[in-house]
Amino acid sequence: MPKQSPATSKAQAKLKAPAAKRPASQAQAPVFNARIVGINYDILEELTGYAVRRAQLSIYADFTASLGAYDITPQRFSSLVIISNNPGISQTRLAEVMGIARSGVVAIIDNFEQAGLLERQDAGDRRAYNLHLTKEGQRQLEKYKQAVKEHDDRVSQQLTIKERQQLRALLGKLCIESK
Amino acid sequence: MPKQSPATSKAQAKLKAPAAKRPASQAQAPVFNARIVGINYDILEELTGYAVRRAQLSIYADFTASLGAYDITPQRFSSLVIISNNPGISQTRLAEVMGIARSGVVAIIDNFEQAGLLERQDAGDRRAYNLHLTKEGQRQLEKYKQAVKEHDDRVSQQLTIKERQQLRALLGKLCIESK
DNA sequence: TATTGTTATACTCTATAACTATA
DNA sequence: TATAGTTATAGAGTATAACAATA
Repeated sequence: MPKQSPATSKAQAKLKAPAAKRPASQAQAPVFNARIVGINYDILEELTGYAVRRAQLSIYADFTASLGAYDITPQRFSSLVIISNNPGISQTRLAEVMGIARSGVVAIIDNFEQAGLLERQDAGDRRAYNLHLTKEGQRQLEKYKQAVKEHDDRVSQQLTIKERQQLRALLGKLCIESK
Repeated sequence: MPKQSPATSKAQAKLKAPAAKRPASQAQAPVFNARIVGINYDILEELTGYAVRRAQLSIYADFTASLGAYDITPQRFSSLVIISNNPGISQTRLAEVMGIARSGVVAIIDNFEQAGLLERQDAGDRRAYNLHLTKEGQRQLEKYKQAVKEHDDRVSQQLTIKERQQLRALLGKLCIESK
């Protein structure tokens, strides 16, 4: 096995707590107002990257506010969806899909495993694991999905269905080299 | 003065180094491939938030790769642009505009001040500072702007000018409550 | 009392590198 | 030698809370 057995130290690894909502005592905090009146944004107004970043921060804020009840983040949610729909995927492959380092997925998987949402199953290769959601994991994921859909709909509510598709299509064309 | 004079300990505060480019020895790293063949993304394909997040990560990666020569980040760049176009702005106001905590701007400003790019000038209110770019700061900013424009153009190269405007418009409509 | 800038502290995310057990 | 998972470590980012100076 990959250095230590799944049933032992792995799942017992230190894992960060859910990170509960903190009350903003003095409100010196993270509300990324879309655009502040009286401020000149100059070139920022014309940059695709700036627009994307602003949107991303706003969406992220809404996500955490909406899903605060669950111990989930966009990153963790994506992991579950990927594993659910690509059962048996390895950690290295998952890291590749998620665009993060292999070391990063360890904590994510540890956390889910300890919560009973997934299992590291034997792969043919004894160095690797096949990741699978448990029944409980699948059940939880369905709940998350529902909540995420609601969040995403709320966030996109000013756009028609057509516009949302259009937006995704445009975003999908970014960062593509013409060569 | 706000607890300590600008000329003394403030600018001398610890500031993080430029964070030079690191060679990916084993390439277990951060290349967020737009979409990986053979992977089922399920619901993620339909989420506005996911599309925005992917785009943001790709753009960020291109930004750091493109601007690696300069000691700048999207965050720092935005700060300079805002200060340049809103001279005399206070740190608290800047924090508000940037959507981060006041404590966060201190390090940013310290860094710029030590680099000679900006000055904390006296405000009428002796608790506050008026932020101004120095001549050198203005000069540097122009260079950054040029590089950022090129980066943003490259990132958006698959979109027509019209589509870019369209994209920004759509992004700007996100996260708006209809009430 | 309230506000500005500051500091101290802590937590999250994620990277690199080295290590282990396999292959 | 190369690969999968793991660990140790470190750095960036950013938050909260408390504090000094000032309003």
